[in-house]
Formats: sequence, C-alpha cells, structure tokens
Amino acid sequence: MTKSSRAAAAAPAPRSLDEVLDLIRDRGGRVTASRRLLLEVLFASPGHHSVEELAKLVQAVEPEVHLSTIYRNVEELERLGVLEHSHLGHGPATYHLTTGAHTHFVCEECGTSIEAPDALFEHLAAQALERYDFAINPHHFAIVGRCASCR
Amino acid sequence: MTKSSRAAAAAPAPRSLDEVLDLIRDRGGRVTASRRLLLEVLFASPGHHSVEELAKLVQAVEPEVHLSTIYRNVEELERLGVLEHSHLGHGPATYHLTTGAHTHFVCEECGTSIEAPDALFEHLAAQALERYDFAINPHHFAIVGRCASCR
DNA sequence: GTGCTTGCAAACGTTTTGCAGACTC
DNA sequence: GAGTCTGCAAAACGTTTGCAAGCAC
Repeated sequence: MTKSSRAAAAAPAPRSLDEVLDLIRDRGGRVTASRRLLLEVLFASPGHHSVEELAKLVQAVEPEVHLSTIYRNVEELERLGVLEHSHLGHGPATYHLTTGAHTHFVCEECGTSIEAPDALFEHLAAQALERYDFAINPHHFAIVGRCASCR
Repeated sequence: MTKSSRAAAAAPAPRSLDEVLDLIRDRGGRVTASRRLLLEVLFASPGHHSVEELAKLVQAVEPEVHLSTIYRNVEELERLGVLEHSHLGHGPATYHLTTGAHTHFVCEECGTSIEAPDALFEHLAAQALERYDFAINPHHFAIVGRCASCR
C-alpha cells in the first residue's frame, strides 16, 4: 500500500506535544488546560482509547473536564492529523496517535487487537485498485476474525 | 465487551423463503405475519439494508409492524444464518441475505459500496494466518477507501 | 393451553449540539 | 476586546429491554 492518503492534510508524521500545541496555535486555536492535558495523556499512553477512557485519564488529573470537551478536542485533533479513530468492533470508536499507519486485526471472540503494518496489504491494495478501481485505506475499520487462542 | 455468541454454525447456503420458514419452525419458532413479511421483503430486494429501511419496506405493506420487531427478527434470522450484518461506515449496520460471502469496499467520500469476492482476500488471509496466527473474516466490517470517481 | 412473539414505552450507550460564561491570545 | 473554548443540560442516534396482551402451534 502506498502513502496513507487520508482525507485532508498530507498527514504529517507524528510529533511531540509541543509541536502539536504549535499546530493548534497556527490555525488560530487556543491552548487551553484541558487540551494540553488531553495531549499529555495521549502522549503518555499511546494505545487505543475510547473517548470515555480518555476522559477518565484526563479527569484523574482534572475532574472538571467534561466528556463533551474530550469529544470536541478529539475531533479537532483528528482534523489536525494528530489523532485517528478506528472502529475495532461494536461499541465505541477508539482513538490513537497517528504514529505509523497500521491496520487492526480484532478477534471477534475475545476482542484482542493485533496491529499489522501496511506492507501486509500491498497485494490486496494493488488488486483492489486494478480490478475495482478502489484505493483502500484499511486503517479506519478493523479486519475481524479469530485469534490463535480463540480457535 | 459484548459476547458475540453468533457465528459457530457452519453457515448453510442461501435458501428460499419457504426453506427459511421451515427452518424457523424446526427450531420451535412461530411463523408470524411480520416475520413472513420481513422475509418477503428481504428476498424481494436482496441488497444491503439498515433496520430502519427494512422497517419502512415492511410497513409499506403492514404499518402496524414495530421497529423493535424488525430488530428482533433480524437478530433471529442472523442466528439462523439467513442474514448477516456488516458495518459499512458510520451509521447503522446493514443486513443482507447470506448469499455467497463477500467483502465490502466502501468509499469514505460518497459512501458507495462495492462487493468483492473472497478470492481477493486469499493472499491477505494466508499472510495473516502465517505471520500473526490470525484467521480473518472480513465480511463483518468494510474496507474503507476512495472509489474511482472520488479520487 | 403453552409459550413464542408482538406492540409499546422506556431505557440504553455513544455521540452531538445549543447556550451562556470563561478563557486565550 | 474578539473570538475560541468550556461546562452543562438536553437531545439525537441506533439499539435493546421489560412488560402485558396476542397469536401460532
């Protein structure tokens, strides 16, 4: 698979917290306490988190921060290319830093999620493009199946 | 994490309306007006439909049928292997008859959905199994990307 | 008659929105 | 001071559930 041609901005690589804050200021946004805190949490535990989980982490430090604020910030950060969300199954979407695109294999039995590099999808991507004129971007939805221990 | 007790059953091939009615009776279910009507609708327009769409189609004939009845019947029919649902993007799940398994390519721009045969995924499936010990079942979630006209 | 199925209403979990006040720049 | 961002409450959305009445067998 080629470049992850995601929506808008030619997705810049991952970055540091400070770089993100600059990015926010650059496009006219304000660096507020809850925004900075959310980013600290994200950089501190860069896995997949639902909005609810992120809220819990943020609220452990600053209980005042409201769930809807997390939703709005997460949306904003996604617009900036800092975050991505994926649907790893039923239930809430999960957000993660855009560090090296990867796809998720999620076990439909136990929910375990395995990350796989884009390279694995090169063949499928080529075929999809050739035969269906379709440019895949598998990051957004997980590929479901069964993991080794559930078979 | 919701327990997806579904699956298991070595999904029998598609069938006629009457076969499905027999199947329902076989396992002790009753053939009711709304159930038969839902099946008629499904066999008459065998595409992908959200529950809401199915309800509209059913209610065009029998307005009394309640949305929750469709939900319950669709769930039951999935248990019987007659239907499958997939998540083609954000928004509601879509149901379709289990006619020959296929995977969906969904354009994240215009929402168009393209059906692709399983054969296309053989290579990926083999790789996933070999390298990650993961048995993929891509039918449940769509592969997103951009279609020809949106690029 | 038994017990599966229905309509209804109400609740659910996730996400979005309108608003007045608070804050960043 | 202008304009962005926040907390809150409420609603929107798709889906599930408890219940009493209704229907298939």
